[in-house]
Amino acid sequence: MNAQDRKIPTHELTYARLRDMVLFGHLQPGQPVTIQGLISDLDAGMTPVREAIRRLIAEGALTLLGNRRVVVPHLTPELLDQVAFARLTIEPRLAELAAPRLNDAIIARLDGLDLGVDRAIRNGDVPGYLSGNHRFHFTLYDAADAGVLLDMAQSLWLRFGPSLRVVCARFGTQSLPDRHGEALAAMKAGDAMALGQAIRNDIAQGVDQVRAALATGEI
Amino acid sequence: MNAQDRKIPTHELTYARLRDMVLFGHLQPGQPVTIQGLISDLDAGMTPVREAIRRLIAEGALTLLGNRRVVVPHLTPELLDQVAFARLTIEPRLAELAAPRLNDAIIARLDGLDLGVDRAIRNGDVPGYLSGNHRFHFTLYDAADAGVLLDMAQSLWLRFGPSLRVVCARFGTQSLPDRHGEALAAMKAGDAMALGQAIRNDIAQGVDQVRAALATGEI
DNA sequence: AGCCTGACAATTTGATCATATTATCCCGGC
DNA sequence: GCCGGGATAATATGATCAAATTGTCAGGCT
Repeated sequence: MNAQDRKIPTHELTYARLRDMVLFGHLQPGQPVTIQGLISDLDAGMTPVREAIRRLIAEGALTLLGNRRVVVPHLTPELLDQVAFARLTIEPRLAELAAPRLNDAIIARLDGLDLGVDRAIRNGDVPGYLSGNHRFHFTLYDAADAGVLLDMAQSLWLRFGPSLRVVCARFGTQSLPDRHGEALAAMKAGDAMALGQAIRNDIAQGVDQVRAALATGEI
Repeated sequence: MNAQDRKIPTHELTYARLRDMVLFGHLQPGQPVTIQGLISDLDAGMTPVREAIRRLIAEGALTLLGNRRVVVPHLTPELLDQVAFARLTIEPRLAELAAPRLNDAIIARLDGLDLGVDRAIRNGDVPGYLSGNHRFHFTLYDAADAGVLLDMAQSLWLRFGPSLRVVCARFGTQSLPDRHGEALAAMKAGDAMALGQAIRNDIAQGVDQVRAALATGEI
């Protein structure tokens, strides 16, 4: 309650916490999000909560129903197709832009993150997998220094996250995408195109998992 | 102050007005946006204004500086490249998705909008061109019924709008993109691929205008 | 008699505002 | 050129009002 709380405003903190709740599946698709509930859960005031909700609505993480109720949206097959198309366009491009800017320190960090993801997969640690996987991708994307594309990627992950979580919870972590090995090899070789392709494969695999679950009505 | 004002909440209205101000260049890049200023300009309360600003920040239309100042962002060449890449991916796809869903009524409406755009270009009517052009594109994109991609397109236009306005104001409307004729022909022929290509050409032309202006330091 | 339907009341939740608090900026003085 | 005080604007809270959902009850139908 001193140095850091003075610098980071409450609404940023509230936003970050609520965003992570959506991203890592602490809120399930279809679940209503009430202002009053968040006020007590996150114990923040009304204004910060309202602003966090508005931001997340704008980013597609939450949906405002006609009745001014807010829910975590369900991913339909049509929406999934759109998210998949956009992710397959934006994220490989981010990886390609990042490639020439990578240095040993960043690659080492990515190596470490990948180890954590592997461990989480082996142990069936769903939250660990989700956060590790997210950090791996966005540590890479951050290096691209491409704000517009980064924002778009964040928004797409917010739409994708809750459903991926449901898939994880139902089918375990065994069959989850982990093409990070390919990606790391491409980084170390300095091969931007191969890196882009590895990311494309990783995304396609994750999308296929969710699509399969959607098709069988599991979500 | 009666039927409609009861249905549409103030913060939605405030958001819509502020968004249009950004989109159609009533606010110039670099211009600061203050809460207090908007409270008197749009004469709304504080909460609606705050929420509108947060939404637009999340959409990339406004930028929050570290000092909690809000400004309309400048478009750098790097950002323009990212916007161009994303627009050239997302919008042709929207057009292709819309193509099979178009009917005579929609095409007629687009025809009418295109006439308005042509008239605005001839008359050097910059606001008319900007709003007509926007309505032409988004009337088409709306038909795709693809919420995710539509949101992304909106966000990209918000990043692009202010700079396009500056270009218009400096170089007039004569050299502005209008490949709508091509697009309309493709619609009437039911040729989705040709429609996508027409949109791609239109976007590329607009981007080139802005890129040229940026390169000469005009913005 | 039991059950469904419709309306009404009560509670919950969202929207808006007025106000207090806090951080930032600007200007004058050292 | 640096430092402090006042003005300004943003942040955050709580109160108040409006809307919506939920639960309840009465009346009519089977």
